[in-house]
Amino acid sequence: MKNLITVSLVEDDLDICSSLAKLINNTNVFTCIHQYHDCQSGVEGIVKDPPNIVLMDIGLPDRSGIEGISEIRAKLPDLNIIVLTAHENDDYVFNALCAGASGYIIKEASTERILGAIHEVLNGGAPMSTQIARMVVKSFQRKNTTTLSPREMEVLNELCTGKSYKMIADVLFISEETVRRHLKSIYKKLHVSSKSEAVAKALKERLI
Amino acid sequence: MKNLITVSLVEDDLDICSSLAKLINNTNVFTCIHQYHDCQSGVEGIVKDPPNIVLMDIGLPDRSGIEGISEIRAKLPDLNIIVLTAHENDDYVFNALCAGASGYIIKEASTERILGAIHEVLNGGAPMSTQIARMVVKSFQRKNTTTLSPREMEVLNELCTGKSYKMIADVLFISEETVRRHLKSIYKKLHVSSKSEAVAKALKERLI
DNA sequence: GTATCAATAACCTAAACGGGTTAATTTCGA
DNA sequence: TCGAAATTAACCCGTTTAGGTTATTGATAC
Repeated sequence: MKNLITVSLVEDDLDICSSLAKLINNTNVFTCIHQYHDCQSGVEGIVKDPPNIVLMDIGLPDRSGIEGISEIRAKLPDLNIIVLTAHENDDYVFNALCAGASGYIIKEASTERILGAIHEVLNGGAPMSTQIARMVVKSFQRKNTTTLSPREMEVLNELCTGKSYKMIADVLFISEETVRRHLKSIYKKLHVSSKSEAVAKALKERLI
Repeated sequence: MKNLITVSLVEDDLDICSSLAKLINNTNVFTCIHQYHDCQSGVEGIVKDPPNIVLMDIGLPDRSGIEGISEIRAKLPDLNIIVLTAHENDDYVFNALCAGASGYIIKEASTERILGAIHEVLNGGAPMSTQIARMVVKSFQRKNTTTLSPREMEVLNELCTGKSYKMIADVLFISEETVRRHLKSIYKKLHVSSKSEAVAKALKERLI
């Protein structure tokens, strides 16, 4: 008995599920240890008996596979989850990656591609089309449509580390009053009215 | 004269630069309109006369190409920039993508791959290895090592929209005092001591 | 079945913050 | 060279926040 890489499936279509299991068990490196047919039992089962790799449908009947991914990753942060999807370039795929998936596989893909994707994930890769990759990359590039002055940007930067007026004044070598002055201007430009709101906006829209 | 797609190069190695220019000009869809050999003149020239695509070395002599990318994107947010790099899986590549690049090309790649990558970017893709893709994906997945209670998570979520105690109390149908109570607990668990600090930590470490 | 924790609520006090107003100096572009 | 914008600084006043203390209820765990 070899030391096989264990795989669990979460897929409500029984035909697809069993053919995937067969495909996996026909290799001499992978073994399918569990098949779940809904999200709830999948999450519970995987947390109880974690495999090395999970293949998970995101179009499940009871609840979104996205939530399932979040839950599993909360308990098992290092488990590699690969999303099964019917259509490429789905917004679901993007959200699944945000939730913690390591890549995705089109259900209609060839057996070589499916096994290849699993290998890729195990080797630290993230199989995805360049379109999805572009969405992912774009999502953390700053948009930069605001017109904050350089000094205001510095103040905002310090603000986003959670500093008080006094602490910001100290690191920028200006008076607390001047910090307050800049903050007023920043609030006006960002259309906010408190420190936490400014921090939230700056970090969410990647202004800093 | 056809309506060619214009390309500008920023590359300090004159040999590489001219052979790339030849490669580009030998196609019947691209034309190389400018060649710059350092970052500073590249940034200035590109902003003055923007091409459709920029190929940019990130190992430039005068200053980091990463900064150059940031500057160009600040002025021309929609310009597609492709990074030229000597070695794959470089941390530089990752940072370049964060700064606004749309993909990258290994200098030693075949001519087909180079032209293919340009086409890919023009078609909305982001050419990159799955290893880099994994780095990118990981960078926005939450780590979630904290132990906030469900209710505390809800409060933190509202906090991250910039709400005051009173506003949070209203949307969660609890008293302001209870919001305050949860915040105290959250501060202790996150090791922070103000709203903006909590928001910064929550957003930066993707707790929400 | 009791102990621990989550969620709810209240009060007090000092510190921090937000909005309004005014003003000097510098710097940069038209 | 003149004006606009940026940076610096100060004061007042009312509101919001942070930290400390105490307490009840329900659920979960051991």
